[in-house]
Amino acid sequence: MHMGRRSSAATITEVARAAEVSAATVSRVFNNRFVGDPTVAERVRRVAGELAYTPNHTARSLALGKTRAVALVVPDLANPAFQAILSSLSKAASRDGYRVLVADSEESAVDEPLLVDEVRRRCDAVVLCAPRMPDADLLSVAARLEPLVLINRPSPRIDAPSLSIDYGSGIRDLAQHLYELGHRHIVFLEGPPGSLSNRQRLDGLAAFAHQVGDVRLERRPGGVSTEDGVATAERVMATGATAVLAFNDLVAIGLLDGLHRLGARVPQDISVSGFDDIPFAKYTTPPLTTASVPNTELGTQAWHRMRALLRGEEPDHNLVFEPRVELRDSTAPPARGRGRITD
Amino acid sequence: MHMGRRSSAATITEVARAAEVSAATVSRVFNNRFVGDPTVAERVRRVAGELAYTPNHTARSLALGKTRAVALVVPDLANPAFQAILSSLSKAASRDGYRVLVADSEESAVDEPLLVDEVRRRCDAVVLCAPRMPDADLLSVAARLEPLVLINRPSPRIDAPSLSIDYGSGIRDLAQHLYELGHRHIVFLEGPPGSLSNRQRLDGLAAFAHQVGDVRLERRPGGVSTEDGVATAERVMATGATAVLAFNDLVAIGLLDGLHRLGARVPQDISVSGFDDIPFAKYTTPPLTTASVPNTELGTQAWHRMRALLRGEEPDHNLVFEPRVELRDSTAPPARGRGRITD
DNA sequence: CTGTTAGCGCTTTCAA
DNA sequence: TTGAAAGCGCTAACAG
Repeated sequence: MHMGRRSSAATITEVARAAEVSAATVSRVFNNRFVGDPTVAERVRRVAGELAYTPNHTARSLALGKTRAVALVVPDLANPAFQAILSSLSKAASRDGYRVLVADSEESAVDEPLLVDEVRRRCDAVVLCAPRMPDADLLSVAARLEPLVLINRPSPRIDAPSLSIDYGSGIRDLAQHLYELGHRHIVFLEGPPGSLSNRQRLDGLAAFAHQVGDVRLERRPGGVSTEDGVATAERVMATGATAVLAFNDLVAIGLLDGLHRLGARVPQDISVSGFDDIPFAKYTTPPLTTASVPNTELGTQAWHRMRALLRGEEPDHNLVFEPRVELRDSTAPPARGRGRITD
Repeated sequence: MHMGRRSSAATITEVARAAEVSAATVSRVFNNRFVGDPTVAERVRRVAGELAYTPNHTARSLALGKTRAVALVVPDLANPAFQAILSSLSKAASRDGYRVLVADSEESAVDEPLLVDEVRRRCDAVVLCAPRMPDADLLSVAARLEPLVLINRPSPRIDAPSLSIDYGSGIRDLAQHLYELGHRHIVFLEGPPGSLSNRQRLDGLAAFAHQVGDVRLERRPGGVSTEDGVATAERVMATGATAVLAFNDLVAIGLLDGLHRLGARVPQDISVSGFDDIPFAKYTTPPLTTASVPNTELGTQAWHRMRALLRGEEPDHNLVFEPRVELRDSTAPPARGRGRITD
């Protein structure tokens, strides 16, 4: 024995004794599996109420072999994109009686496998968002961690439902939009070199450049935050480009501010686009042209897949969400382009 | 018996048998309580490794009577303020080996007590953010749910550590700032009528008005979101006030946009202030004067209190954070005030 | 030093 | 219809 203070909640045994039935009966009553004398059920309920009895979740979990909780592992809980995913996942899960445990890997790809292992043990499954996890790690993690659903980490070799965003198509559409506006010299402000979504953007852009031919596409280190964006303003102007594709809205917003301080007008002097369509994108000055990403829907769909897995059903097909261009005022035809102007 | 497929992880008993020791020994090895022959420990570890054994968290929790998890209950996970709290709480907790389980009450104050009860059962404690929970509920919840730490819900009658923001002082400081600028006719855009933080702002404003005397302070329904803010623009202009205190930054940002569309210039025609100092406040046009609120620090401090409680130690004193005025460009002296202008 | 044993609180066969 | 008993996997007295 090793109890703390005995002020804790009543146990099923105590209720059973007080109601003069067996623990099995109490258990049945509480799980709606009771079929006998309604009087008995009533008495059990009453006694349980008096004793303020509520089943011990841990004990149930051990007996049942399931915790009714899933873990969500993300690289950075403070990132609005992950917050949207968490929020929608949690809401959806709770409708099915599940809770979500969060784990922030703090962008540390190396101990991510350990972290995932650890949280998986406390839950019935994990929703993993690990854009920087090496493929080998992901493979081994996936092997022993199912049920597992992957977010933003498509991997053909893994047999786990996967939901993702096609960043490549999003940035391509944005580039296409700028091109149609008449821009022929565009700079792309890169995100973290190691990140998959940066890779996808780069690939999408390369494909685009290859396809249209007559466009000069440069890349410059950008970053991920507003501060990073502010810092790139001078560098961007130095390129002489007529338009810039920022890695995300945060960077774009910072850039807008930086450009403003330098006296550059957007979109007259230079066009700027973001990515993500965060809630503030439409309130910047000028309102930001960007590509919207359905993170909330991503969270909801992730839960649908997860629920199917948990029930032993076949999960719906994998999904790749295509970002959608949101045309606003931060992009316009170049004043005098180096390429031809469309009109 | 009622096992699923027996493909699950190895148990302590299996490791014990394979290593030819008792389960107790394996347990000791894994908990660093083993003091005997190093050879034995080594063998146990090796065998455990071969069997890919990792302790079952649920079983441990049941045996120990603790889960090493705490719940965070908030009214809306999608709100950036709660995200900041969650993110910092989770990071702090994880450094001490704890995980956090999230529960979103979806602004439904009525089933909050049930929700809190439910999650408390799965965890060792709960960090509760329930600004709208009736006092009576809070009292009964507090009685049976400790360890408990309260965020933004100061309650003198409850013996639980409490961390909060002094919204009254924040809004008073903002009003004072406007007053010193020369504003004598100010409108306050209210938040949710039932919310404590709205109440505090109202009280702070009343005290301020009473203290300075010569200021006309009106209140108007505002809301909590950017959309709400956009919608109030006309109503605000109709008051003829020279300055407006928005309930929060979101509302202020929406208002800025609404005013811009009406052709009103900020701060020349009207001054606008927000509340919270969300990351974007400094990037609006013009940059928003607001009162900053340390949500991240709140989460960190909440964990410190929680940890003390969990260890049976005396938690640090309760804390009330005073918002700090962040002077930016959305506030300026009125063009021609109805009161005297300071200069 | 190490193993035996009881127990954490609940669920679920199996038998009556 | 109900109860006895075993078991979920682990920990911790207690012996030896």
